[in-house]
Amino acid sequence: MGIKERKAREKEQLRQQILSAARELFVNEGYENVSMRKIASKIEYSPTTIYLYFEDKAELLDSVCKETLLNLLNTLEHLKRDTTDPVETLRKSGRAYVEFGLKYPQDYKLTFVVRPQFQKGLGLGEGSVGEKVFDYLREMVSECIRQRLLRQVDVETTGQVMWAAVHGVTLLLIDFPDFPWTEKDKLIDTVIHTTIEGLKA
Amino acid sequence: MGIKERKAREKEQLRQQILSAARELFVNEGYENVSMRKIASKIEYSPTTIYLYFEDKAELLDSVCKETLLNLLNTLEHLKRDTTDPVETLRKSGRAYVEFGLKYPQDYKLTFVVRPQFQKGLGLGEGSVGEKVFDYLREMVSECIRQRLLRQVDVETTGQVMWAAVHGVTLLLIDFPDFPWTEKDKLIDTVIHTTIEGLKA
DNA sequence: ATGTTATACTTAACAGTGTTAAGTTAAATG
DNA sequence: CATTTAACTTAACACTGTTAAGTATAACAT
Repeated sequence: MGIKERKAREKEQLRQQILSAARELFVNEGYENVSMRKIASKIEYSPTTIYLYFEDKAELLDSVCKETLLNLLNTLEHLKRDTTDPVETLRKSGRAYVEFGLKYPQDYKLTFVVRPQFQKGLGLGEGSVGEKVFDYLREMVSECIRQRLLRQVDVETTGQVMWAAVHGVTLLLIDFPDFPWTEKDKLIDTVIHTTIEGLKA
Repeated sequence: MGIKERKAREKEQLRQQILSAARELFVNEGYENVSMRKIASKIEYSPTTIYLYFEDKAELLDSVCKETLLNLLNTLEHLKRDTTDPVETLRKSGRAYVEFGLKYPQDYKLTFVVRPQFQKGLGLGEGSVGEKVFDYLREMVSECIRQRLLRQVDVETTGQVMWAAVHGVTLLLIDFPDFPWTEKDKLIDTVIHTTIEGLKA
């Protein structure tokens, strides 16, 4: 039954081709400026072929974002954890999160801003990759609280506060590049430092 | 010379009509789902008439956002300031900022998320209303630092940290309504409280 | 080897988009 | 009363996402 497998492999290959063409275009030209025809022509297929692999443009966006979240999760999980100081690990994670957002600003916006706009639905639903990212954050925070290095507030709230801080600074830096920000690294560090100090107090 | 004035008044009236029709549609159906034809039909003019009043769809969005920023600024400036405790005033301002965002979530997103996407340009440029909002924040922060109620970090950075926090929590709550957030008011208060405590430490 | 079926893809079309150029109508001006 | 000017509309262009119908080729059963 090698033929069916080859066919499946070829299908998957084209799916990936579509996906990476879409990502490249979305990132470089913005989701709304990319047409199905543009994606199609990039991979040298007819526009309707895409619909054999993806329900519609929104699902295409969805798949691109899922990849981005996987990348983010992967980045975070490969951080060298400071086993003796979970607060330091938390700090590093926050830093890595923001850096990820700034390294791929368009992907970040696509995932955390554009997608919710078009996919009224979840994106962070149960079992989703998005949820796993927050699971990671929860773990970091949890360890800090367990070791009594942070205020004894519930883990959920603490994690959410942390997330709000990094998400906020990331988006501000991406969306208003012309604003007279404090030197970028200093701002990021101060945001994270301030939040962690606040969570200790 | 009453005729010219009447004409000018009428023109301004139609401009406002277009603007409020656009706002209503943008807010209810999302910027990208609103066509010039839809706006036009709502005010019972031909689509091209809009172009006599606004350069293009983006400028229409721009004008809507400017109004939103004016509303936000107005809300903030009408807060009763606690003259004896500037930190309390800062806290209240943060709270009011988030509440504004959640009261008009679509307007907030339009202004702070959608607009930067379509108007690559500034939006927070010199003399803009957006800048005035940050000026307000700077003032609040400045007074706290002056009275040595916050850490002696430079005013700019401190303000930006505060902004990142409120912006972050506002957007998260708007964009991921299905996420199992901590009770909303508690989360908002904790974000603001944490940030301010962190800025003291 | 031949006829049939399923797969993968394309063509053509629909109803809609933002925007522009040209045309119309009515009011203000000389 | 003629002419200019302002406000608005009609018609069109080149595009959009998406669907229905059609085609060609590869896989399968006989």
